[in-house]
Amino acid sequence: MKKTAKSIVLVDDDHDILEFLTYNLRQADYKVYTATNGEDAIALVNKIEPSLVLMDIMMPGIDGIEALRLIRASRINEQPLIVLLTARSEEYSQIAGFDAGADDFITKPIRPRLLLAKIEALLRRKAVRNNNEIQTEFNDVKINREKFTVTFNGNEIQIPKKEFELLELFFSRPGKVFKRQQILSLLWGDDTIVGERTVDVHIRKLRERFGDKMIHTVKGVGYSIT
Amino acid sequence: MKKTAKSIVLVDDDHDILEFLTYNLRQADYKVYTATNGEDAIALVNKIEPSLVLMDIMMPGIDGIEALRLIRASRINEQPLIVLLTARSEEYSQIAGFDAGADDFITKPIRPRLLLAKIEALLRRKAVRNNNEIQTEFNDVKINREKFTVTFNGNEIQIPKKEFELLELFFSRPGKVFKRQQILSLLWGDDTIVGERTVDVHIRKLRERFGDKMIHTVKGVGYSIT
DNA sequence: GCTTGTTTTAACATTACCTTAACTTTCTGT
DNA sequence: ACAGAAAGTTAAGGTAATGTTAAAACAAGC
Repeated sequence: MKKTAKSIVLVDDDHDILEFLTYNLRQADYKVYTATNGEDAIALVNKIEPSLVLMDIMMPGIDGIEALRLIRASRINEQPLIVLLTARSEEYSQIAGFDAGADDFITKPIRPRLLLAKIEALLRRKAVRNNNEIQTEFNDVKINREKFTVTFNGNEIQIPKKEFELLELFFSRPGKVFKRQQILSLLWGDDTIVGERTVDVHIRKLRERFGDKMIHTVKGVGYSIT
Repeated sequence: MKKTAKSIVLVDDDHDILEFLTYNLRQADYKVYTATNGEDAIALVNKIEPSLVLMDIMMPGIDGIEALRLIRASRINEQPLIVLLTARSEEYSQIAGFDAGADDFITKPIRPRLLLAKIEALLRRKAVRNNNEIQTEFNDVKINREKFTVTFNGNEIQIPKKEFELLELFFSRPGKVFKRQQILSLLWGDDTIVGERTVDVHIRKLRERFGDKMIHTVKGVGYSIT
């Protein structure tokens, strides 16, 4: 059975690269649209509303990072994934790119297999995360995804990975009650075999850190933050 | 949360003023080094490579303007900002100062708040102007991109390329946790096949040089500087 | 080709984290 | 109020991730 083809907008001022990528992506069953400069790219993205934008950083006129900012600013819903193409030497433009909201990078020269693998991984992750634009602040607690830290009462602290992920999950839908099985499935994956009560222990740790009142128990069901 | 401390070299032959300024600047979280004459100032600037030099114009021996010229002449890369202190009456010397390459002036008597405001504005402008928002200084460690050297506790040393790049990457976003895979992708490129644990070894080397506390491990995720 | 310095790999040691399991407390339905 | 179930709590042990070291592979300069 055939899956719905995802659309990709491709932006590069180099026609050879455009052609090369278009060919490879079409082979992989994506619908490909192309632009050769930042201005056209923005217009095209707004028209097509693609799942993903693959864009060169170096372009005449509006460059990739600027275009990225404009796309992020203009479209409020359904942000496309944006992957930037950089030359190997431009390492530090990647930093700027991350700041501007790029989802990933591919360095030239481009390996088609790697490119496709990255794209598929990104699309899959996006499907999982879907609508949950994850909140970063709740009550007195604020999480910083980049630094992997949590600020509580003005102190910035490090917490173990599982605790962080659990907190992140709760933050993503404040008030929602997560069943233990759901939590395990989301954070541990469906294939791992871990006892449900493990969740309780992590909950305990979080309550130890941030007080008992933040995480609420719904007996017979699961946990939520309130 | 801790900001990166910028260094300031302070030059004045009046000990009261030195003390007064040192106190105020330290309050504002700058690292302050002092000299009481032009000769020492030049040596100190070359050793510390500060972000900013705050220097009196009127000094015995080499005066402020002469010292300024010598600093500008000696240091080819990474010119520090230079702010001159003048008595209100010496307005004419400001002309000479600008000619010699001063970035700003502060007239005595000094208002600490005004001084700090000016300094911060200058540093910010400098960061923007250089277009490299990339930090060069963190804790006691400072990197010199042109010379490929690192200054630590006042000693300028050479470190291997990979270590330097790694440090540079961390400096570019203090606090951010870089995953091993990200680091490999950024510094080695997507096409090279190098084991993730290679990163650990380079981290080890850096910690050996600069102490264990600078680079922080986030288990299951990656490394950051703090 | 040798020498020197750097990078990578690989092996072993250490540690922080995760999980389990056992015991205690609280809740819920009867 | 009671029994049973669910959740709280704690501590110990296992495990995967990282620390650490040394040596092999590699590169640069002489």
